[in-house]
Amino acid sequence: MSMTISALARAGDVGVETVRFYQRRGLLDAPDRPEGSVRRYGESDVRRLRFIRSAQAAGFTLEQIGELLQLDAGQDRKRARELAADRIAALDVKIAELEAARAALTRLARQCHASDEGPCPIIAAFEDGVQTSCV
Amino acid sequence: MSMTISALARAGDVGVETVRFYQRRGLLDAPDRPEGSVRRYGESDVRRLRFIRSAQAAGFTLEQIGELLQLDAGQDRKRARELAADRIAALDVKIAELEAARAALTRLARQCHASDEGPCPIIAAFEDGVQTSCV
DNA sequence: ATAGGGTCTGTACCATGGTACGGAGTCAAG
DNA sequence: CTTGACTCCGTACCATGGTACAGACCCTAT
Repeated sequence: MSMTISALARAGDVGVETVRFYQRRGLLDAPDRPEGSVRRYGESDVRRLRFIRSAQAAGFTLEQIGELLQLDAGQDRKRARELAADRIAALDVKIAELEAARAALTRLARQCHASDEGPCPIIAAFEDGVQTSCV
Repeated sequence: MSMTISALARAGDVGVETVRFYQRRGLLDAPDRPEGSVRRYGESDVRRLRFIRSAQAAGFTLEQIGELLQLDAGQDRKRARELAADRIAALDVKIAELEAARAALTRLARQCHASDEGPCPIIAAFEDGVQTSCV
């Protein structure tokens, strides 16, 4: 019910400096220090820290997470859905890009294995401008 | 057969400053300046610039691209295959992460749409630590 | 020959998400 | 009541991939 910053950091599986960084960014509160002592943190801080890490795992930037945190405990569902939809669209683009790159590299590596004649197809492909966009 | 830096940049669809940046990073040559004049670039520079952009599109970092460029026009095929295999593995990890995040967000957005009762499931899920790892 | 562009060089700055450090204060065990 | 660990605060630094100047030079057309 009253943890130090390092206990909080441990609970959220981040470093102490990261907690302070989030505080500076306004993502975490820095509670008042009781009369010449150190700050104490509670369960709500742990939840908030875990929120940040979860949202980060879903690819939100810290700025977007800040906005999510301002949605007042889920009162503005419309905006939350918008943010989620934006993020899903961005994820789709990114996934498609990475899959295209993966397909291109796989094909090239296979060609490269198939023969030892001539220049390496991997290098050669980049010189020609490899098709990473043919999803 | 003899372009200025801005023509080169246009040919590679990057900015002039980006070309200079690649030169500083050792990815592009900075040809000698002919007697108190400006540098001139040729087709090989365009190919190299496009190589860099292609490899970047496949997710290689500039440092890895530097290594690819040192493979001497494809003589060291083993190393090229290694680099490609590493990149494919990294892409697989990243793709799996993004797909997990996408699935989680999609599920939450659907739940959020389904009812307007109680707190927004999107926000709530992050507070509980959303499962983005259940690929 | 002079105005306007483009080029060169060095250096500084940007966003993003942290990480590190010095010096002072505080806490807890022995 | 000392010693060692932890906290606080400000500031500096890191990687990554650029972007933006300023001031000097150069090039071309008029």
